[in-house]
Amino acid sequence: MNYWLMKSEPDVFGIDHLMAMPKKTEHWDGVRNYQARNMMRDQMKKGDLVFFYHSNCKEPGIVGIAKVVKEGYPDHTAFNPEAKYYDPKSDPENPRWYMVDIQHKRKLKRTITLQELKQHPQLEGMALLRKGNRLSVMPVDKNHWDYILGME
DNA sequence: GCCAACGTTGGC
DNA sequence: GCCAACGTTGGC
Repeated sequence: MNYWLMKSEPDVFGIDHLMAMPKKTEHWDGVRNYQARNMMRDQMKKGDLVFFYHSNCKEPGIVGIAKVVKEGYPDHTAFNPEAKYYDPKSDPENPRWYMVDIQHKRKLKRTITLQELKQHPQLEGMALLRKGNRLSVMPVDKNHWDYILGME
């Protein structure tokens, strides 16, 4: 069992959007970064848990927990010329981009903000806190995961 | 294969 | 809205 963190902009698709989906489940389309793709395609397993993180907003931070309910499969939005993240270099014969499905599990009692996370030496080395990190999907160490839940 | 130019992310 | 830090692109 692995642990992850996924970023999303609350104005575009926040945790409340996920909760409102049928079965509280959504496919995580639109990721166009190779590192993030590799993790979704190769490493994320059914049942893995995910911190849902709000980025690019007033109060960036972890807001909830989701779980992986479908493992990596081609991101079909890349095939659609109408779609925002259309990529002509990806086609169904040889898909370039992958996604997973995640299901809402629960909201945290409060937002654990980025600012707060930075203040805990126990979380040093966490991918999220590394300077200039722009990955939208990243692994979380189990000890970090547990520690963060202890902050709730 | 190098690297400058450009585009994007995301905190502030 | 600014800008640092990346990732990608494309000329050479």
